[in-house]
Amino acid sequence: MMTPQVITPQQMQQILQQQVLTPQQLQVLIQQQQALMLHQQQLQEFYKKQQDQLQIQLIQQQHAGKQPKEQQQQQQVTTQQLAFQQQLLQMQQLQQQHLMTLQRQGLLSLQPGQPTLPLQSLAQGMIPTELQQLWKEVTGSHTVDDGACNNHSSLDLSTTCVSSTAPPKPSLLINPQASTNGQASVLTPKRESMSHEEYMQSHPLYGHGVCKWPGCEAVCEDYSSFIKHLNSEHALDDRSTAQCRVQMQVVQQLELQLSKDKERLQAMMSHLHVKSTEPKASPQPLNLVSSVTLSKTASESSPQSLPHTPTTPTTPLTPITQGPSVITTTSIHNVGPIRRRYSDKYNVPISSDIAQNQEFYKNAEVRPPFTYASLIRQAILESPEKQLTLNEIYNWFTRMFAYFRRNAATWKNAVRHNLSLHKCFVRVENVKGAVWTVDEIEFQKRRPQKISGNPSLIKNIQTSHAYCTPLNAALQASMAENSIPLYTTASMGNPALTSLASAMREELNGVIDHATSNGSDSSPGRSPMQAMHHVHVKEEPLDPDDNEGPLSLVTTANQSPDFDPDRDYEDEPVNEDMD
DNA sequence: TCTCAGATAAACAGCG
DNA sequence: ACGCTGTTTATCTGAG
Repeated sequence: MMTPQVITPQQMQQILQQQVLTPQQLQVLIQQQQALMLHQQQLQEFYKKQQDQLQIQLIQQQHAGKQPKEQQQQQQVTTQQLAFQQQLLQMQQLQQQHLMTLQRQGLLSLQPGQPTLPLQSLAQGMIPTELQQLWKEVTGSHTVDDGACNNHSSLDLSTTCVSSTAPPKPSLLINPQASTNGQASVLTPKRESMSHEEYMQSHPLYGHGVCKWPGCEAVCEDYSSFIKHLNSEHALDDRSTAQCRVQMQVVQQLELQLSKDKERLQAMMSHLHVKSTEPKASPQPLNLVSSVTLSKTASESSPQSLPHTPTTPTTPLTPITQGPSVITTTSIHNVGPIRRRYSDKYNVPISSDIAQNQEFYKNAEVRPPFTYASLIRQAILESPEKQLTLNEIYNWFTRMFAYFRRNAATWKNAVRHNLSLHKCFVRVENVKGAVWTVDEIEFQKRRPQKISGNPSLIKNIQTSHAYCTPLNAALQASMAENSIPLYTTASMGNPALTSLASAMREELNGVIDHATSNGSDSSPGRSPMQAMHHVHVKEEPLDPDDNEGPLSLVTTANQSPDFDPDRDYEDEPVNEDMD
């Protein structure tokens, strides 16, 4: 089976010729990618801003009362900059109005940053003049119209947009055209016309102070500086055109993957005789359409092939990469290596990620972007008593992640391996057997090695877990604030999807006999800590300086236990492939 | 290129 | 004997 990462442009061309995507599919893909990019940038910017604010505060404190002259000079410069920026803004607005007029007249139809139409021609080897023309269109029209829908391209996708998402957040729905969808009321008109703030939020290459050009994450304080940055750093040159071409290919790969996954889903549905919910009828499973590979197709050839695209729409709401950008030229080349690892090192709080994307992970057979150790820890921390038996850990995996409902022998072995290997997992014997707990200190010890690039975050993580809690909260707040219709609304808010997923689950549950479960889950009657009478400390005991022993290891419960009371998967046999 | 961490596979032992 | 649990070793891979 051909894997996306080895697809050459020629192959892609062939595939594209064979598989004609519907406008809806295209739109879904584009939305996914855009939302993903946006969200990743939001997170990155969130981190950066926190850092910047800290640094600014520090600098201000240091310079307070020390060098008032410098401050005055700085203020002068700032004032000048503001005046200049205002001029730029005015120019920008004029340009924008002009372009809007053009678009109304039908002279401009291409979506900024989402060159859907020229995709194929590009893939088929766009000649420089074509690229230039495209580039002109892109750079020209990106000041026009944009927003969550981005559906005013030549492809009429407005229905897809409207139906596929719950009412988007204002930040994502701010263009005048979108108001025709009846969403204009969400806007808070600060100016008579579309305000600059609104407009700049809608720029596909600019989000929350960060340039979203693939591979670029330059911080632009405001929109005018972003425009300057765009014109200076991303002018029409070889590099930019190459990046544009890469972006095209990225989109195409996503399209290809989507179409294939859709085919799989169709085949699965027909195979499982699921009739009621026609997948393509549901207007949006933005997350599921692309990633619900409840079948085993993707991993048949290579079990690790699934997680190969952290930048694809299969990625749930929480971004995984913190790297250069959502989509970089390198990411293209890196797509697909087997055993791809990500996650922990990307500073994504696992609890918030899982919480945010719970339904996604439950239904989509996508490998969670966290290491086994992180997942095990999360499972244990989520438990009421911060302790789980091995079997309960297994159950948590299968309950929370569709991915772990397959290849049980593999990942269970990995779980056991991790439990034994990592000192952060402490086995505690109680009357009923052994349970596993987390040595949070040990766990945090190993993280600094993995986190690079953000000292403040490292510090956050190292200092105390409690310190992480507000960070998580702030992060989640930020995520909620900038919620994108990609996953949250499409999956969680989509009853059709939920019913589809649950229907399939029930179908599976009905078929599989619970009696074949691999163990008894005794979680309801978990024995209390007092019942423990023996603590098995691993070979390297904790340093006495590290204070508390294993029994006081887990002190934080920053996440609400989201155990499913129904415990759908608790006793569900892990449908291993080999059985 | 080297090192390290993680993933995976597998062998093995203890236990019920 | 069998399966589960837990440990350990080896190998491969990706990333820094």
